[in-house]
Amino acid sequence: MSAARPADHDHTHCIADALTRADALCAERGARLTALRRQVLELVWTSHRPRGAYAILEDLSQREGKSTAPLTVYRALEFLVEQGLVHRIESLNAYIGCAAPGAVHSGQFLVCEACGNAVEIDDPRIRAAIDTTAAERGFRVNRPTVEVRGMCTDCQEKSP
Amino acid sequence: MSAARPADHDHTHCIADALTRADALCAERGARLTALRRQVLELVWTSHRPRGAYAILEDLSQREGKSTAPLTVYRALEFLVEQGLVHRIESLNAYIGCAAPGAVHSGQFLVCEACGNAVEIDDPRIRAAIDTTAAERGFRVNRPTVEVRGMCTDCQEKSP
DNA sequence: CGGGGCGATGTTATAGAGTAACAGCATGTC
DNA sequence: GACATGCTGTTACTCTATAACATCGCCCCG
Repeated sequence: MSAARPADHDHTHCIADALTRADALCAERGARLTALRRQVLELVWTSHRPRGAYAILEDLSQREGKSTAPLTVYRALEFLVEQGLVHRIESLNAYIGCAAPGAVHSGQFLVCEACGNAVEIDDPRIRAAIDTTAAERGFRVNRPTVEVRGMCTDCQEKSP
Repeated sequence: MSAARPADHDHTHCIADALTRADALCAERGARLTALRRQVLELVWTSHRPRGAYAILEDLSQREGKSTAPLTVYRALEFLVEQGLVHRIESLNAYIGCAAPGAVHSGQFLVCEACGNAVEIDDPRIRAAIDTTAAERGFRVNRPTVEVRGMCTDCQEKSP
């Protein structure tokens, strides 16, 4: 997967793809992907590393040539998360573009502590195990969060 | 489990147990559970709801009769987390007492969005599923975090 | 075409979460 | 008793996030 090999891929494709899919999805749903929201989405996609809201805020301010308020970014992020275009990485207080918007989101991530990249996965076995144990305890699952900290393949090769 | 039935149990037992186990574990390890750290642990155990560092800070200041600095609490929490006596709930930026200190910690929680209680679980199937999918992708697992938002049994009964 | 309503954005202020750098104290060890 | 180490205190600061309220713009309906 390209996201796991940041050095090997043309990231402009990732960004363009994400924007195209977002346009299509929002049009389909009648959701308003405004210029501001679209720009924030683009800035979230700057890399495959989760980005903090204030990093996005800085970029946005620079682009606009005027200082923007945090709320502006947070509201855009809220919209994007609701639409499933962006995920929040809880353990980092940061945001990352969704790899497969429109599909079911289980919210599972492999977060490399060395390079900072986060790869979204959707492993049905993890989800099944969560559902099973929750059912056994009478707990109704709403939003399962799985964030696995560790080291990705590339970084393991680099550091023995 | 008592944690899932907060109304039914004498919580002073939970607190006393937690402190006793902490004393024993730290003595065994040669770790210094100072008066301050012990007090912070007690305040984390105020309930079965994850507590924010600043809530603990307020309580501590009140007890001491003087205002305490955030760092004081954070340092104590850091120690307690290292010793496995307290867990951090990433999705809430909050801390909760460990239900089974001394045992292996996989860091799995069922968090009720209605009452705020968080129950720690340690389901080997979830852990196995995570290990399997990580291995398949060549990802080395360091710290898996599983936080399932949803509704506990009690709250489901109360709200139809 | 005009008004009404609603959702999006702007503004200001504030709360909550966490860390850096440095000073001082206590506790055990030799 | 002197030292070393680790715990605690102090001050200041950064980052993350939200509240409350004003305004703008667009679409719909009459």
